[in-house]
Amino acid sequence: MPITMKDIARMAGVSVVTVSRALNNKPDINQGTKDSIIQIAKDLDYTPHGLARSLITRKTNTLGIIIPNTEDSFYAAVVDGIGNESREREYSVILCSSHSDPDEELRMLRLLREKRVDGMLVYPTQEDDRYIDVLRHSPIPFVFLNRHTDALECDYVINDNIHGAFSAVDELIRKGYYQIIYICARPDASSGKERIAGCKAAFRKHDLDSRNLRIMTCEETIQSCYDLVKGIIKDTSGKPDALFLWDDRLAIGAIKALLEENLSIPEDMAVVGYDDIEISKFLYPSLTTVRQPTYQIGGTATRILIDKLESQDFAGPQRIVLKPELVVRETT
Amino acid sequence: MPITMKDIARMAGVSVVTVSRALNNKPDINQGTKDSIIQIAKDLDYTPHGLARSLITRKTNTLGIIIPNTEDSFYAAVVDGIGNESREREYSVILCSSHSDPDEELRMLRLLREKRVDGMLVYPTQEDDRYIDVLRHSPIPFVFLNRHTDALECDYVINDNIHGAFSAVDELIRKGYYQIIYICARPDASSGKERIAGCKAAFRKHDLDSRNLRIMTCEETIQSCYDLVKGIIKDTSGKPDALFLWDDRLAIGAIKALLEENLSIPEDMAVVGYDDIEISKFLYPSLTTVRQPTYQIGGTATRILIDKLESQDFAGPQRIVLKPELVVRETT
DNA sequence: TTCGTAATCGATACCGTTACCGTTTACATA
DNA sequence: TATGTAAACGGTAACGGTATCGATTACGAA
Repeated sequence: MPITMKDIARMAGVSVVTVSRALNNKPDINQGTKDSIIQIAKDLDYTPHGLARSLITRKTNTLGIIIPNTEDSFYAAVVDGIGNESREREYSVILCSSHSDPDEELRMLRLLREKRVDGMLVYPTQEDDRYIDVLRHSPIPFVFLNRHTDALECDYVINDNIHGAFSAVDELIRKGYYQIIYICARPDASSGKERIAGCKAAFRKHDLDSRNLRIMTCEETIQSCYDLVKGIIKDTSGKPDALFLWDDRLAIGAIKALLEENLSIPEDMAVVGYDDIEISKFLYPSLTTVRQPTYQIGGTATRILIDKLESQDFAGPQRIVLKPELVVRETT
Repeated sequence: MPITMKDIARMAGVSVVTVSRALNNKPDINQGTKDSIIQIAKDLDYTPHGLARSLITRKTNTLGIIIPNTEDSFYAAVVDGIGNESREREYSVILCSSHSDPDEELRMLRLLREKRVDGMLVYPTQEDDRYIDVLRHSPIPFVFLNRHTDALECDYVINDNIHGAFSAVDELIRKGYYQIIYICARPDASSGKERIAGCKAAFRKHDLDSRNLRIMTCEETIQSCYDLVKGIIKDTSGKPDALFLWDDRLAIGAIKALLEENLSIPEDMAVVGYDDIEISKFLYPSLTTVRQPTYQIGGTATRILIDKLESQDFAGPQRIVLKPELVVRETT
């Protein structure tokens, strides 16, 4: 039985309405009674009841996040960006991991609706459109993270995968690497397709035969990339001189495989990663990589969402494309 | 204006009470009316109003997490453990990062109380006891993560820092490294003190002069550790033959510094980390490290908390100590 | 004196749900 | 026939706040 406004009201000899006015800086209240009410509330260590308040104001000051997982440091950075921005704007955050499971995503969605979050930040696992339909029919505003959708009037913040991959391969070609393998973890996802397109665009720019670009697929684990690269080294057909990896984690696996086989980097083989996670700079050799504005993706998406929530006039859908930046280090 | 039970009731020609019974599998309802009500609810795409429900049931099915930050992959693993366990038990999670700021911690605490979370998982930044006082006087059950406190009746899940550090140094000594430097990031925190104690215990066990153990301090950034190790290498006084690092991130910085100075690992210098983050296995050379059951810390703490919430009879405080495990790889 | 107005406060309804208890009906039992 | 009992449902009051509007008071102006 925690302290309620009723208790305070009784002690102060006023009505709950007056207490509410005092505690929320509302007008129509005498400064004196206000002070004493605030004092009493402090003495009793009163804590406002968020649920009761939200029920009537129809505002929870809470956002929901749905992301594929929470273990990957890439997503952790996104969440960090979201967390910081929303904290500044006085919103809380309910975190939901879908574990890359579409059904789970739908469940989380329902959950967030039940919890009456004011808005949602959604990083979809899949490209499935029925999922988008559900979102659109939901009354809760949302912003997509790294999910490109022109089909409808919805906001998103993405990074320019095409440009990112392009700048990586362009760098390789300009340094004289022509036999390039792109090791892609999600070739069927939109981000995968875009990056592959970016690779090809770089070849076109330099008038090179794009048959020199090989696309290979591996799982999103370091081990699987390590194994794949081992195989590539053993394989004598074709002689790649550069590897462009899906992300920095996989690049670490690739580097280990190369070094173990006594190949020198970047002389025998150049390596380029994607993301620029913290440790990439401190690898030996340090990793050339495409820096994704991961933190900003979370931050700006949150800003857009809250702006939308708090402004009456709805401007058209916000579609923000953040440019990744190539960071050249020792592996090229 | 979303659909409410009232709407359903009107359509079904029954009272809201009956609707509530139908939708919540309560007794005292005819199967036929129940079916039709459920059908109507489905047709209208009814979403229960969590706030209203929680207000009367006094249960939000939500937990609050307070951790120092969300960017570090170490904490991400903890959060992952919490998220998975709570999802299985049908609890949501409100994530709060304190940014290692005590005042912020207090604010988050108030926030979670306002939101009426059922319980909290707290990973305190500081050792400050006034903070613990606030927690104890709060009506909300909580479990500490990696925070040791015998002073009061509270639950916690920690890992055995003493044993972890001991096993690392013990390994070094047994392999013939006697001039060991422990680079500690948080020497004043309880975890720091415990690890230092663990180091010393290993020296005692082998009857070695603990003056051969040097404790050095650096910030919790890779860069600062890298700089520190560079300094150590240049410094000719004392000739360490092994480094034991605060965590794997710092170990990566140390390794880079060593390799750049053409020292070979582990011949010239052995290196041991702490945590066993995913990439440690894929470094070249791969890192010997103390594997912390990070994920389990989050998971078991959540289990304890929910068990406590859902059981009437309160068993005494749960205090769980998880043993870290030394993983020997190529840097020793 | 009368009236308007600003300042201050309270009564009441409501937000959407569940808890609690009472009511009705049907039917078996004494 | 009278009574007991179980099944099925509804009425009402919460839960803890805020919105809305109306009431009271004091005071200066007409």
